[in-house]
Amino acid sequence: MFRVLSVLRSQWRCHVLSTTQEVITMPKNKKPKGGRPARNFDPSYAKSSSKKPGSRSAGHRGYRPEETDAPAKTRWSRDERVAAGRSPHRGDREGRSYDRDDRAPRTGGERGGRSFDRDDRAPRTGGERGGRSYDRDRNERAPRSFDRDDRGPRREYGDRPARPHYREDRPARSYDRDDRAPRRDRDDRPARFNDRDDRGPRRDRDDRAPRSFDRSDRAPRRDRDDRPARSYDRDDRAPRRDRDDRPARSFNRDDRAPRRDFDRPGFRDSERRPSSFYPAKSTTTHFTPADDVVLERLEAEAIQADEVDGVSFADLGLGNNVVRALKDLGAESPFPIQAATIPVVLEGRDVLGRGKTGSGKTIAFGAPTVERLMTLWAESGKAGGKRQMGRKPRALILAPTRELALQIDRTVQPIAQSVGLFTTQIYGGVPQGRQVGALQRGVDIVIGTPGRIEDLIEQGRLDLSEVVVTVLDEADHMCDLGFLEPVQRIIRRTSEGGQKLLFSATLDQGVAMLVDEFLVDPAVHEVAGEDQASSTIDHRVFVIENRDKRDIVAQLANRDGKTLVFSRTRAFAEDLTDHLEDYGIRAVALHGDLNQSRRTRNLQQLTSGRVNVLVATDVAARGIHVDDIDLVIQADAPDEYKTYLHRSGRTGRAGKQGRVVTLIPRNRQRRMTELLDRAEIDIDFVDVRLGDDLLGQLEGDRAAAEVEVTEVEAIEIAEIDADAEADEELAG
DNA sequence: AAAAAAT
Repeated sequence: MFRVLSVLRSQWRCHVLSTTQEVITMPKNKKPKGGRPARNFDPSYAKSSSKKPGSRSAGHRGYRPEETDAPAKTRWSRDERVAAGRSPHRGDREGRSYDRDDRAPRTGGERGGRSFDRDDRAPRTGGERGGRSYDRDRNERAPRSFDRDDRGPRREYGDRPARPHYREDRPARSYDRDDRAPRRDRDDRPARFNDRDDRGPRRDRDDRAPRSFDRSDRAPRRDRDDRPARSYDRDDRAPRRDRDDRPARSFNRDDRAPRRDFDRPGFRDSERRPSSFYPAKSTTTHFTPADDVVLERLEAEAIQADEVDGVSFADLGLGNNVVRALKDLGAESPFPIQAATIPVVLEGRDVLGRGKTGSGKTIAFGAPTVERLMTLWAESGKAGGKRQMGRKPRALILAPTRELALQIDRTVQPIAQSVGLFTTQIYGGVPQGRQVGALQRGVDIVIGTPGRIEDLIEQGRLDLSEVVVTVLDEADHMCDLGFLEPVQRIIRRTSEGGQKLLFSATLDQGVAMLVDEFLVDPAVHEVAGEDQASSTIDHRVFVIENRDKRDIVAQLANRDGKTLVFSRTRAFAEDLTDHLEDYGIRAVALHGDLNQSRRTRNLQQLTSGRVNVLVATDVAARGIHVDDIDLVIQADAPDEYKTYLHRSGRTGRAGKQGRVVTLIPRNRQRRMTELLDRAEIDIDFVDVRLGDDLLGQLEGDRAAAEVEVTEVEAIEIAEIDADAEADEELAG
């Protein structure tokens, strides 16, 4: 191959140096390889220690006697499973019974603290909800629904019942310490009885008169009517006791009494006395803009785009079946990143791959993974062919979001199928039954998100011990806080020495933790010359008044062509969606507060073109591919340059044109400049007011119009363009 | 702040 070794001085610009063996230089993790993982992070510890919850010593608060007659674990019937798994919406499940007699009998009679033992629980009865007790709060609350058709009519403010005046019948509270009744001595009190058996029998609930919600039905309130009407006249009030004794408050800063320590010049935080009253301040690192530095570049072997001219997938070492499957997927010949990584993966080496958004990374790891499994199979002498019950997965692909996992499966599944391998998706938010069923039937490639995968591992339903190829898509993101540890735990469950592939458009030293623990002499590959100058994306930044934001988004999104709007929070995504709908713009939302079916459906509505606008949180920032998104609006600017690149990368995919508009308030200009610097995007900001001709600001609207035009229209457009060009020449 | 688990 004609690869040129280069050191990346920048993410996108490659400086060609020499042709020595590539090296990866990363800080060495002190932890010895294969060493026992930290106790807190290893779920196996929890299992291995005490199996039974609760204390074994009688008299202890959590005492729980050994239960020999615990009922056998009852599996949910199919209907129950469906009812529970369909969605968190209450409407979907059977009504909860509040009838106490309806409940399953308690085992053992004595309560001994909550049981976490799965086999220990009472069987579920008809109408009862089977959730764990700590689900209470969540489930008793009316489920939050973002289903737009689902919502009740908006209540007008005037409709609200008046707020009761709670405080009125109480005597004024005194804060005077001497005023209080003397404290009864603790020893005067009879000992408190916590023994449940000692109590009188509980009155049966049914003895009680049914609760009435009829307001006229209620016993009269005691002292309401005795009270004089409340006066809101300020002069009318009794004088406040000690307020007036105080000297008037001064807001003059120099007037203040000196604060004890804190005002002293040179006072340092470390001098503060430790207080046991307040819980310790969280020591977890919070994100600050200063953290968003461009991490040290990974040295990488860069493939030149023109090197792949005339190279076919077969040339790279893929078998006929796989090549045919790729062709069916529309991949006729390899993209540069594919040409770079496929042969190396087939060699069995660990690989770090960086290819810009929309450059075909899924096939870059998916196709060789499938081929590699077949090779290893052949080498081990085990024939493939028939699906064997309980065949353990040999490849694992991890993604940060469910939608991305689904999307990867849509690409990898047909490739796998072409050689008789099976894939399955393992992700949360959906009933696990089908996923478990697939695993039981035998699966070769597992594609999913960390949470459910770990869950199934702990349940003993997923065994990764034979996984010899592990892929991390969006690998740098998988190393972010909150993702890294589950990911590490999962990889530790895979076969030791298995091949590891890490891919991302923004692959940087952030993956050092994983590389250090799991990868051996990885090959690092990227595509040369993938800088923003060569990009097909046009970037704009509009400086706006924050209060105009929603209207400006609406104005921008009010067009033909698919638009993806990013919001920082789920709530604002909903808010924006509402606002767009008010404008008559069909829009749907995508964020983590929606149930999975809604998420899938809403994304599908954009893909199919049923709606033109999707308002999403960063759940849609990475990896999601929707054809022909030609405008990305960042209603909230991102904090990280990598987020900027990934969000932008939802448009301008596979060589198509795209545009990104970022809205920022005036006071964010400096931060935005720094962010764009790191992303190596060089653009000027435009001041924009509501009502301006925004689309006029977006010159070059033609790219958007080229989607789905008939031949006749295309000719017309070409003529118009020719005219415009002629005009320009005349003008210039 | 968001994402990722709740049979």
